[in-house]
Amino acid sequence: MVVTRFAPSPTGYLHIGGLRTALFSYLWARKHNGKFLLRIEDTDKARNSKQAAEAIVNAFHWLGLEHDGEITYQSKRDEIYAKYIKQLLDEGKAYRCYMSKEELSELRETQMANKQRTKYEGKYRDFTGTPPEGIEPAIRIKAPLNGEIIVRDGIKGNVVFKHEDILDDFIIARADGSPTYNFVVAIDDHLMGVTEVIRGDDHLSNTPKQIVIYEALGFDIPNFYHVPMIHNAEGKKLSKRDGATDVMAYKEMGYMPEALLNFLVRLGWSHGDQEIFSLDEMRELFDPKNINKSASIYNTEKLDWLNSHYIKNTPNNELAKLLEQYGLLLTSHDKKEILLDALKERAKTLKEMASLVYEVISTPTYYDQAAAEKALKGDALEILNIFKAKVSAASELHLPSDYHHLMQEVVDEMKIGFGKIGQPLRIALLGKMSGPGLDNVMAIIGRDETILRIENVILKHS
RNA sequence: GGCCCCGUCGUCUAGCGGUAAGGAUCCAUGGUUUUCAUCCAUGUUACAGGAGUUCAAUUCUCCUCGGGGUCACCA
Repeated sequence: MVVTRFAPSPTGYLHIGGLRTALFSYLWARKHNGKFLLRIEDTDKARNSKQAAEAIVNAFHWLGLEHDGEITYQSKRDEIYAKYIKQLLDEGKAYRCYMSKEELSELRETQMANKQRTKYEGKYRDFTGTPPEGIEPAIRIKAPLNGEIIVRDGIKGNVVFKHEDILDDFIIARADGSPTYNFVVAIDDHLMGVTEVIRGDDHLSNTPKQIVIYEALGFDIPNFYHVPMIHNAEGKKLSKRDGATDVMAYKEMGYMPEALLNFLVRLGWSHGDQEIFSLDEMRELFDPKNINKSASIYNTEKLDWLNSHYIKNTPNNELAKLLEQYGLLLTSHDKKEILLDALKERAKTLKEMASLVYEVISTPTYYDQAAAEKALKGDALEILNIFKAKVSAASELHLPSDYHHLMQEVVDEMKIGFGKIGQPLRIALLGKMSGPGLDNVMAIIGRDETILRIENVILKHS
């Protein structure tokens, strides 16, 4: 059984980079009918883990990703970690170190000054004497002194670390007894039955340490996949400073979950030339072996394109529901279909679409000065008057084609081009020169509102 | 600085010894549209550099350069 996990430290919300590794983990588990677990790494007690977990689950829910089983909180697993620390101590695989923080940082500084690598020299590794008074010891793992550790990574290949280069007897439990990151990760991944560790490649250099723990405890080593970072435009690791990294901010900005997931799955991963992936297709086709080795730069141009693609392909009743978050209650609007059909081709985001809807359904209060002057020149007002009369007199006015026929009649009778009526009418109806087809607009707002808007512009400009 | 990872159009990527280096996005131009957008068509732009190996390197090896990550009693 394939078991993956997403193990964020609680920073308060789910960000884009985290979401992508979560997505990869989720897809790989689902593809194999395995499990996708969620673990909150909240060993830092100062932070509020409750909120963070909620934010993450909310975001997952919005996106349609569901984790399996209960959420694991590291903060609630102290006894478990304590048990393994005791075991390692008893087996002589770990030991108490009485060096104080001050001593340690002093050592580090001298090493840095001498351009040596910073390293704990194992002062208490084989200590048997009487421990110094008044110092609570930290617990260190007895790491192997020489040889090498090979991280067999599904993306990077085999990465070799020499013990002498990177390893020392690192601390697995602090003086206050609380366990440290690299220790608990190894314990939890093992205990949770995680078989595939998919995470950011900033963790690659942690992996040998975790392997040391695995080996000390006799655990099976999982498969690792270290996915490259997402960088900002400056080429640096994406961080909170880089604007919209909160996943839920994308909901407010009017992005659809399908678009965001599609965008993220294609960032660093590909399947030939395919660009559009439904969640089902992702589940079927995703394979971490096709993840790129290099970091990718976060650039939302493609997200916009995907978003407009998904907006165009979303049924109107669903769009109407999605637009409710912008205060638009369209579900029972009688011209909903015409309205949404006319606007879904023109919006990059739902938010933008909402404002386009408002532009159509609201009587204009502002007229683009330059455009109005140009469009209302000559006999434009007279043409509008004639058209208005036809609208008032028409017996049956419902569909865009009904209005189109009236426009056509004016054009034919007055022997003018379509633009002669189109331009002034556009100003009257929308107050500016751009926008959806006029026949659609009139069908949506109806006869009375059409007449009102024409009268308004005539009043204002005669 | 030590260690590790990475390097194909601006961006996301395909490529897996022999290709006119493909797609997408962006941008530009043209067509469609009474306008704008959509849509369609066309176009500009890339193998970081240098040595090898080979009949043949974007592809394999090494070096250089460039970028990134990581080195805590943080996670």
